[in-house]
Amino acid sequence: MLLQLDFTIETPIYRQIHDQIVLGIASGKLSVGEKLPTVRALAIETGVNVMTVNKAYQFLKSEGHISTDRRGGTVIAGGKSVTTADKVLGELRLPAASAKLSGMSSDEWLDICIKAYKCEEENNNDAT
Amino acid sequence: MLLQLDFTIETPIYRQIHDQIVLGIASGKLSVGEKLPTVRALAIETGVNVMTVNKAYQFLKSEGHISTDRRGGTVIAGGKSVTTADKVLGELRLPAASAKLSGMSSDEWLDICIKAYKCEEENNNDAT
Amino acid sequence: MLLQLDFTIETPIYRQIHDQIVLGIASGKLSVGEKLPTVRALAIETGVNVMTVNKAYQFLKSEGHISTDRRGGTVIAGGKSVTTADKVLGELRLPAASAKLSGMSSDEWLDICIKAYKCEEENNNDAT
Amino acid sequence: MLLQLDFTIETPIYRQIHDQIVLGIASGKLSVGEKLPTVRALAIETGVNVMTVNKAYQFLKSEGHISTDRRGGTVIAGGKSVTTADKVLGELRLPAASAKLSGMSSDEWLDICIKAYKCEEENNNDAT
DNA sequence: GTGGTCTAGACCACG
DNA sequence: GTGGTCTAGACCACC
Repeated sequence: MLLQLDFTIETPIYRQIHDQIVLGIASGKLSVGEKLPTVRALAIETGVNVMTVNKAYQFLKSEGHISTDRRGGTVIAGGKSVTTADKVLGELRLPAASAKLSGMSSDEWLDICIKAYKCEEENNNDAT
Repeated sequence: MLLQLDFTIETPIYRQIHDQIVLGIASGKLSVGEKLPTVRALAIETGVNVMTVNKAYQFLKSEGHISTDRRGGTVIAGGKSVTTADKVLGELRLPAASAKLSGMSSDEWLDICIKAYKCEEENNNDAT
Repeated sequence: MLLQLDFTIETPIYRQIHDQIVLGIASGKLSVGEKLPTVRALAIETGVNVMTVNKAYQFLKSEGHISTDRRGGTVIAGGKSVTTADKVLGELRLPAASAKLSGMSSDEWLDICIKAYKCEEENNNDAT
Repeated sequence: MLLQLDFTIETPIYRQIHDQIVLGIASGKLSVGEKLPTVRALAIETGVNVMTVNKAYQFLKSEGHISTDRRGGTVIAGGKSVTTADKVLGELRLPAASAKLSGMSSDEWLDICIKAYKCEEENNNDAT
């Protein structure tokens, strides 16, 4: 599990770390119970500040994606995170509108949607 | 077309204005050629700074969603905006992961996707 | 609303700020809609770092006690925060045990409990 | 008397051990003169570091809850521990404020308080 | 001016 | 060694 951070885009680094770990869990690249690097280790590995990594971890923790064992490590937590259908729908409305306005048909749209879901299953070889 | 702005969430106001206008176009609530309020008018109406509205308009213009008529008005442009399948896929990956991690099945996910696309067609009576 | 921070005790500063604001709201010293000082202002006023105040504010925000208006200020939010009877009971068990082991009677215990609740109503003149 | 430790919460492990023993004494599950396991034994049993258990025992000893017999064992001490009404009140203020802000009435609050005190008397069948 | 983000470096509680 | 906390100073997005 190697993180790919882009320091030039506007997405905050802690957000990028967070997102990639969430994607990693969803795709199975990170399995439940697996140990994550320590904040310091990941900070050195990625070349960012400890507090930045810490912020990402705190974020993930508050969502229930990871949990920190007081005896030392941080691991992927198994518990389902909380997201409602309504919240997801809200996140999808703008992409759907963009797709539509760019001339995408309903089928093309659904095709991408299927890919996005499946994509988190086995083949993540072509995407970050 | 009334904008509903929330000043407490993390989404920037100019982004909210932009998004709602895009959604308005996609849903047909705003039709091609329709005149938008002036920057100043919309600023007063929504209670935000003129610069904020201006930024949203600039954004929409750069995407080709609206165009400024030399004689003064700003109208909805008809041209197709530019969005690639890859870009849409990128925007969908995180929502897809969230949905999956919250225990949503493939079918439930697609159901929401269909809704998101259809939702921008006729019945916007329950949404902003 | 003046904060009294103690830099010698083990309770983190951001926690002290958080707690005193919560107590302030409960006691009515801070009313709904009232404007809080900016992070910078409070940082200067109390002599701590901006990020420390920021952390306390983030904490309060996540609990729904305050909300930040993107146009500038941070205000006391009216919405009820979420705490269950079970959670409160959990927090009370240890104090109750301590009270009991120090020889306090049931009546004395309840007397203190009543005081603790009432105390957040009008007369905060003798407590921090 | 089995300890239930949670390594993922923010409460330090030594604190959890301490608290549960205090609760055990208050509830009568641990009676005066009863022998506690040795530091080493409890460390193995719970899977934590010896130093951690030791710290909890030192803490309990300093409060007068337990005492070490010269011949080797550690037993529950009978003497009253020291806690003032003011100290208890201080510990109750934040929980009281939380309860209040979550919409709890004075009666509901007192109900929980009574439960917390009574709970440490006979029926600990449902609590740790 | 406001909050959000990041850095480099430090100290401490915990285990 | 691990994470939690704090600092001083900085840059940036937003309004």
